[in-house]
Parts: sequence; C-alpha cells; structure tokens
Amino acid sequence: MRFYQSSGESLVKSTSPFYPHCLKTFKQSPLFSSLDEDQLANMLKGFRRETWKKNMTGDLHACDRFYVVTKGRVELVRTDYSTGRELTVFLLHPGDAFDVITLLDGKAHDITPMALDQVDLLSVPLVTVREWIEAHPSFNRQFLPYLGHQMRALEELATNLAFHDTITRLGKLITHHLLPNHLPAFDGMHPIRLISDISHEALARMIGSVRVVVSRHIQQWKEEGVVSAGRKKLVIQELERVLHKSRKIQEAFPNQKNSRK
Amino acid sequence: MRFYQSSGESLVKSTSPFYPHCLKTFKQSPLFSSLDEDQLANMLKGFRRETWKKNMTGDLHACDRFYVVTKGRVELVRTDYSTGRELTVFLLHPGDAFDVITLLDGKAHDITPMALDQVDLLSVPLVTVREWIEAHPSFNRQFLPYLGHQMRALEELATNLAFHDTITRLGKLITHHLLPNHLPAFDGMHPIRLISDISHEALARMIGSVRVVVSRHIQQWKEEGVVSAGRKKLVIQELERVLHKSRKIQEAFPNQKNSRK
DNA sequence: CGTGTTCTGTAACCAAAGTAGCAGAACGTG
DNA sequence: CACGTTCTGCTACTTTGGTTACAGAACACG
Repeated sequence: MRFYQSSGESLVKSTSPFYPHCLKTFKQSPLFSSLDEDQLANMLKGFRRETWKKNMTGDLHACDRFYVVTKGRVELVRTDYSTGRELTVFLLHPGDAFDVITLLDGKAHDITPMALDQVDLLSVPLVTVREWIEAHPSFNRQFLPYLGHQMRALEELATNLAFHDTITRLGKLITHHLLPNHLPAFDGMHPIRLISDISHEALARMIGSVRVVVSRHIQQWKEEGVVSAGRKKLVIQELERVLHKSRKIQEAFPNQKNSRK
Repeated sequence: MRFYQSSGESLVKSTSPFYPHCLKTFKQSPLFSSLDEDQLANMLKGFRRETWKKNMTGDLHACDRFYVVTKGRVELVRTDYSTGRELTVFLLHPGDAFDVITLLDGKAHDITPMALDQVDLLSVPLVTVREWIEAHPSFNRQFLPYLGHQMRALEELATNLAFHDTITRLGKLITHHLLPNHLPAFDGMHPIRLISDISHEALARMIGSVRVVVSRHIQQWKEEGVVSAGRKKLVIQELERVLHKSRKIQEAFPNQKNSRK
C-alpha cells in the first residue's frame, strides 16, 4: 500500500537548523555547485522545504514547482495503468532535481516521484527557475550539461531495455547505478563489497521487469556464490563475476550454435 | 551493405539556389521558427551544407558540429556491437537537429546518424551554437522546449520498450510517428490511409526488435485486412483497428484469468 | 510478544520474441 | 534483359520473461 503526500513544510531561512546541510548539498549539486556563495544564499531564500516519509509518492500535476533532493533517494516512476506495471525512469540522489521536463516545455508530465528513503526536498515555483535561466548565465552554463546527463541516462535506459536481457540489466544496474560516485565513501581499494538496500520490487521497476524475475536471478546468483542477500539487503561478493556472468551469456551465444549435446 | 560519408559540401550563401528552401525550413523548425528574419539570415551564413545519399551513415566522433536536417529523414542509431543489433533512438525530420546531447555536455556520444532518404543537412561548429545560446535569449527560449520534446521522446521510447509487446509498439510507431504532423499535407477528413515507405529492417530498429518479428506482425495484419503492403510500402486500411488490435490484447488479459477451457 | 504487513522463495505454466537458415520476389543498373 | 542486390516470406526451434498463486520469513508496532 502506498501513502500520499501530506508532510511538514516550511521556508528555508538562513537560521534554520537544516540550512547548513542544504547549503552543503547545493555546493555539491551537479546543478548548483558552480554558483558563488552569494547567489546560492539568495536562491535558497526562495525555496520551501518539505519532508517525505519512505514510500511516499508525490503528485506533480498539481504543483508547478521545481524540486531539489537534499536527502535520500527519489525515483521518478512511470506507470502503465492498464496493467499496473511501473518503470523507474530516473533515480535521483541528493543534489538532483525534478521535474526537468516540465520545466523545459511547461507541459504536463505524467510521472510520479516516489521516496525510496526518508527524503528531504526543497522546492521553488517553476517560473522562478525559468527566471534564473534567463538572468544567470552562470546557472545556465551548468544547467545545460545537467540536461545532457539526464538525456544520456534516458538513452541508456532505452538502449538497455532494447539490447539486454533482464539478468544483464540487473547486473548493470547494481554495478553502475547503486555503487559508484553516489555512495559517498566508497573505497575502491578494499575488496569489492556493495550493499544495496532495495526491495526486489523496486529493483524490478528500475530494470523494467517484475519482482519474480528479479528474485529468480538473485537466487541464482546466491547459489553461485557471487552475492549474498537478506531482506532488503544485497551484498555483492564478487563484483566482477556479476558482470561477467551476464556478459558471458551474451558472448557465448554466437559460439553455441556449433555445440550439440 | 552501408555507405560512409563522402558527399558534396558547400557554404550557404544567400544567392545559392537552395537558400530559399533552407530559409523556409528554418522558419518552420521547432528550433528556429521564432527568430526574426535578420537573425536567421545572419545565422545561416555560418552554416555549411552537405548532402547524403539514402542509407549513408555519418560519424559524429570526428566532427564537433551541429547538424540541422533540411530535407529527408535521419535516424540516430545506437548499436550493440556484440550482437550487431541496432536501435533508432531519434527519428529526425526536416527542422530537427543533432546531436543535441554532445552540444549540451561536450562529451562524446556513440551514436550513428543514418539517412533514411536522400538527405540535405546544414551544419555549424558546436561552439557557435553555444554562443547563440548565451547571446540570443530568444534562441534559448525556443531551444529549451525543444530539449523537453526530445527528452519526452526518449522517455516514451523507454516506456514503450518496458511496457508493450512488439506488435503494440509497431502499431504505435506507425500511427504516432509516421503519420501525424510530419506528413505535410495530411487531410484528416479523408478515409484514413497512411503510406509508410520504410523497410521492415528499419521499422524493427525503431521499435527495438528484429526484422523477422516485424515481418510476422505485418503479415498477420495483412491477413486480417487491416493493412496492405508491398515492398517498402505499407498502407493502413483501417487505422483504428491497428491500435485496437494491440490494445485489446492488453486489456483482455486481466479478464482471462477467469477463463477456463 | 502477538498480529498484521511487507518481503522473499518457489513452482507450474504460457506466450512472445529471438535465432538460423533458405527461397523467391522486386528492384535498379549497367 | 540479365545480373547482383535488397527486401520480404516462411519454418522449425529455443529461451526468456511474465502470470498466478501460495507459503513461509522477517519485520514493525502496538
């Protein structure tokens, strides 16, 4: 069952207890990091803060606002209403923002933000951001590459869906998305060991599949010893093999044509 | 077999025989239409013109240029080199431009433009366009919505791949993409009749599938009388039923759980 | 500490989609 | 019109992915 938005809201004042953390997030954000302290402080004034509990979903049709994630992860999910299936189109981390598409063309965008963790958000009216774009060339200069990044993510998603089977997509998801620059203190030197705290249901959404299939694959990996897993807890034992497994299947195929048993 | 770029090139002068057509295309382009005549004329001077024969492919890694289609259609194709399969990520018509992603973030983009028809293109250095974005707010104001449009197209592609089976995707492709505002003189009053002049191979690229599957479906439709088709020629007899066919399959499913035979 | 809820494991089943391979039709170009 | 090329039709076969349904495990919370 899912819960709808009804959360504490407040303005962002420089005296607020959470202000320092917001500032810090903005300074590391792919959207705002290049702005100088004055500009940032100025912009922050316009924001309103809200908090979503885990699993809460928002509604973008109503609000005409631009959100920046400051804590936790947010999925942007598309739904096929006739079957109930869902696809996570963007996975947003602190510093990321939504909804960029509506910001660009002003049209309605049928997508649902879902809190993957307990989440903190800041928001401003879309029109305000549009003013920034016009008025602050320095903002624009960072905004455009961010768009490029988002478009690449989308293209990658489509490409994966078209080219790879579910097990490959799952492997790629775990290695690329859930491990890399996002986990702040990831020490590349240590034996590779990634912990993912995401339900099979959510993993399925991210690779465009369904729970049963994800469970199947993870189970298979467990038996092969490449991962160990508990409830909402997935630990990669041998990172290399997760990808090798999936790749080998693909690369072995052309040769299999000659094999007879 | 495919041919590589080696085409006539020339500068765009206001005295050139093709100049009027270029101007006209720009005036109808989703990217340039809002600019006034002076600005347009000024910009056009910077362009270089080239022509690609049908089925020719370009190489974007080399060139660092921004292309605008003025005649014919261009596919932007991603390739899975391990299997040879291809996916058309964007289908561009006159007035469209590529490659937007490299323009935004300056990073290499592994995508191949393919001429679906005999094609006319204009190009400028990417840096020039970036200057326009900074210098001409009016250009920027039209550019951003165009980006939104492209992102929606990508998201739509991903969503379709995740939610719908191949036959549904094929139906949607034909009705949405190949018919609507793109065919200039389409008279909505007349009995619906769409002619698509695209090989099954190319159709397959666009829906993220393979030739055999597309052929199968089209064959099925022919038998049911909803389309008639010849070589590189697909005529929709009953547009409604193309979509109904695919939709009904989906909508019937939930009920089937009670059916026992 | 018991109870309802969420998450995971598993099985049987079915249909869709892809692979490989071949043959013939349509085309267009010299 | 003769030739090579491109496009389409068709078959047999394999595998994957999704559906449904149920049961037990882990958890959260009163």
